[in-house]
Amino acid sequence: MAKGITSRATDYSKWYGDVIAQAELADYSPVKGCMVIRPNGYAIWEAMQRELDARIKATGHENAYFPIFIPESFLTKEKEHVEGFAPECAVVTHGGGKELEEKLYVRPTSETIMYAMFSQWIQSWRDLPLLINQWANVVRWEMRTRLFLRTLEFLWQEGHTAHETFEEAEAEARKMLGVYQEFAETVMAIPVIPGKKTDSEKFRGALHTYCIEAMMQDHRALQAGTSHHLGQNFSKPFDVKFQARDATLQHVWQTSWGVSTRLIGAVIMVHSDDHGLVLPPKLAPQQVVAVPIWQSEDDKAKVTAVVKKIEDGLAGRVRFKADLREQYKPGWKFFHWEARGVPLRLEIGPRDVAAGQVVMVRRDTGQKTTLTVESFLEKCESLLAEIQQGLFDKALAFRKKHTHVMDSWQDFTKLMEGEEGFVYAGWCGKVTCEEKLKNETKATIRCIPDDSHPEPGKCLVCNEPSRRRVIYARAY
RNA sequence: CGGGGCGUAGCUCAGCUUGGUAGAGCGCGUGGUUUGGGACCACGAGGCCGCAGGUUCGAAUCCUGUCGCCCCGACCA
Repeated sequence: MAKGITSRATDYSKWYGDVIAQAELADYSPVKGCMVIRPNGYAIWEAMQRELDARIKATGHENAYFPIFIPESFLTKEKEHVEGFAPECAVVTHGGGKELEEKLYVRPTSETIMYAMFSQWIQSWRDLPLLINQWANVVRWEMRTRLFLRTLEFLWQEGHTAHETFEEAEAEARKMLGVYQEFAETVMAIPVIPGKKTDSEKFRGALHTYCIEAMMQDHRALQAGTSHHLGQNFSKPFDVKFQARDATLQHVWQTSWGVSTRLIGAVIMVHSDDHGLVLPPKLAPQQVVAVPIWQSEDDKAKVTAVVKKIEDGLAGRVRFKADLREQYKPGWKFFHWEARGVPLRLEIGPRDVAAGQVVMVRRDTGQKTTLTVESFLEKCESLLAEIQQGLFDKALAFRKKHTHVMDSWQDFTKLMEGEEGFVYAGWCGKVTCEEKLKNETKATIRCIPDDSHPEPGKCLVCNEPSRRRVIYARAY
């Protein structure tokens, strides 16, 4: 068994930390609550950025960069927003050895500083829509942190747009949620449920919030992305106005949306196993690793020649690495690359060279296949695609298996005290029911799912009439 | 901020009860033999025992304080 990795069944939380440590994705930092993203982890983030950035640009958005410091007066302009964020902000009081006249908040998100600029940039309806995205770090002073899932500082992408009408902003918020869903499912191989947050779970300052929710292997929910329709809640205090087609002066309708390095945590918790990290090929820094095996110098020359041939054959198509280090034995390398989640491993020894073959091992299934070098070179990309799809299918089947349709409070509490899972059940719409639910079961309404057809029933908590089922679960 | 645990070599930990000046395994360096699922031998480097006081002839060990970290809860992407 894998050294240094606690099994999921023994201690899920310890397993999560062990996988990160063994794969060298991140380290705890000297600063409490912060993390260091190591090269292996950062390479995953870069792959995500590459894929998502292309999608953001393809939908007409442009990248820009705004300051990390926000004047205190900006943050306090939107009442609900400041109530939501002020308690968890880091504040700079001194600079250049002097106390500042106005405190500077380290951005917890950039709505305020961006919209102060938007108000200067927008004059006419011809300036709309304004479609901006930024890749940045943000800081939120969380009480309890976990690597990738919740740290004081994290990396993310935040899109901010301004539109002429409610309908346009609504369409934008919806569109970007769709982009997130497609990204999560095709790149990260994580099936997600798109839906809408209840008022108590929405972003402070938004009209309403859309989200995608994913199920982890401990059956808990993780919010994988959010998209907010901000209405005119920010354009009014920040005076973001434009002269409309009918010559009247109006406030813009806005959206904001983001995903963060938290998604790396999701990838780990959805796909990995007791041997360590399992990465979807599209995110893997190395998609194929070759481990050569030899005894004699003569073997060594022949084996390395085949490795070179494969390297050349894959160049420009597949991210390939040959592990030619001589201080480690093949067995050690097998475990090493397994813990790092490399999708495909090739074992190439004298026997294989003689037969013109390689031994190929899939990280996701452990399946070993012997095939000719030519055939491997030909099939490599389709195999990676197959693994990508296989991971998604597996995660989807897992989610379905642990998703239940329920009507009884007793059944629900029993499930939450045991194996947990996603539950489709009715909700009357009252906040008091959400609070009672949270206090008694630690579960929350994750979202009002898009796929939930109106279905008259009764509220899981109070038994009063409900018009549709929502998703209940415990969440990260 | 509550509850629980832990700070001794890069990592995992032993030593502490009953004070006598620091150990193991892994890892690391050098040389050699090895190489199809975590190789072996030899030699070697590496620690003011989290920090600060106190008790004592003498403290990793006893006492007081303090700081930090991890896990579980309340808040959150």
